[in-house]
Amino acid sequence: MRISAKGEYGVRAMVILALVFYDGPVPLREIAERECISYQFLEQIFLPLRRAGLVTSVRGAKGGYILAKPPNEINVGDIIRALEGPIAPVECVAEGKADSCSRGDICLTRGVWQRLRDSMSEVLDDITLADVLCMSADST
Amino acid sequence: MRISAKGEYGVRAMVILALVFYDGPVPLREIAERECISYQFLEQIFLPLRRAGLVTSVRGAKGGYILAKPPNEINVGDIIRALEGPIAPVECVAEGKADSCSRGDICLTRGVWQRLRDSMSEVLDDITLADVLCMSADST
DNA sequence: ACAAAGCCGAGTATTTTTATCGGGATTAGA
DNA sequence: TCTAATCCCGATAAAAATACTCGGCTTTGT
Repeated sequence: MRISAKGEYGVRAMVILALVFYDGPVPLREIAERECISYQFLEQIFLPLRRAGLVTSVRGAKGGYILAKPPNEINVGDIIRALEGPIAPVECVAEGKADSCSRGDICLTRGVWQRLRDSMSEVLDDITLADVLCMSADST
Repeated sequence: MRISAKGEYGVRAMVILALVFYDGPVPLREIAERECISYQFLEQIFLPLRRAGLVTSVRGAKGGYILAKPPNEINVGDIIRALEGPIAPVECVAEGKADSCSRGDICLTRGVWQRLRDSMSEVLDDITLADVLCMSADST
């Protein structure tokens, strides 16, 4: 029941980008160093983030990445979905998937996974990057 | 963000045991056949379930497994924990673990994972095997 | 021109998952 | 008492997913 390192690193990196949102693009090397994440792995993580429209890249010297939208318009669910695909505890209840389970209506456990999925989505979609910054400010 | 086949099979098998709770022990072969799960894999799944006190085994001919408690006293969270360990989207917020994250208080994302974990636990702990039977009875 | 940065397909190493195997221990019933 | 059914369990194997690494290309500020 874990998210992958990809997802975890992605969220951490995005939080950093939220933190410095008004300072212009930040190069990945900087984030990698700050968060102790392999630079090359982080590169791989930012490809899907960009393709999902969550970050904008600036190429060339003085380039880097910047959030494509303000921190309060990007939620953690967006990030997780971009990196790990649809949220689903089991495949047959994946978000956006037609009810195509071969076990169909005889499946007794489907409801459980649907409730779990909905609950997970709800939490993750409710927390924006701005919220994350606030949350940690609160607890300090 | 998936549970493993082990967890999924385990829940399915336990639902079957709930269904036939008053018929005495059921051999694993029967469950395996009915749910299209490898018998030997199912054996592996039932070891931890027994050790967690969720099922009772009856050895020898005419033996099998039976729920150790009535269906309304076993919830899905118990089963998942027995099979997959503590519920936690990332390791550092695992249930029952001291706050030992090396990143400690500088970790901005911890709160997110805690909220997700709590939400997942709450849902899973709230659904008993009896509920699962009812849920599917409802939707028929 | 050159260095700093992103872009990206391919490859590899490690870990986890999903089983499978083979034999032993227990017990109901013939 | 014999046998077949059944659980018990450590070891191993195969497959899949994960977590990176590599190498080279493209873009751009100075």
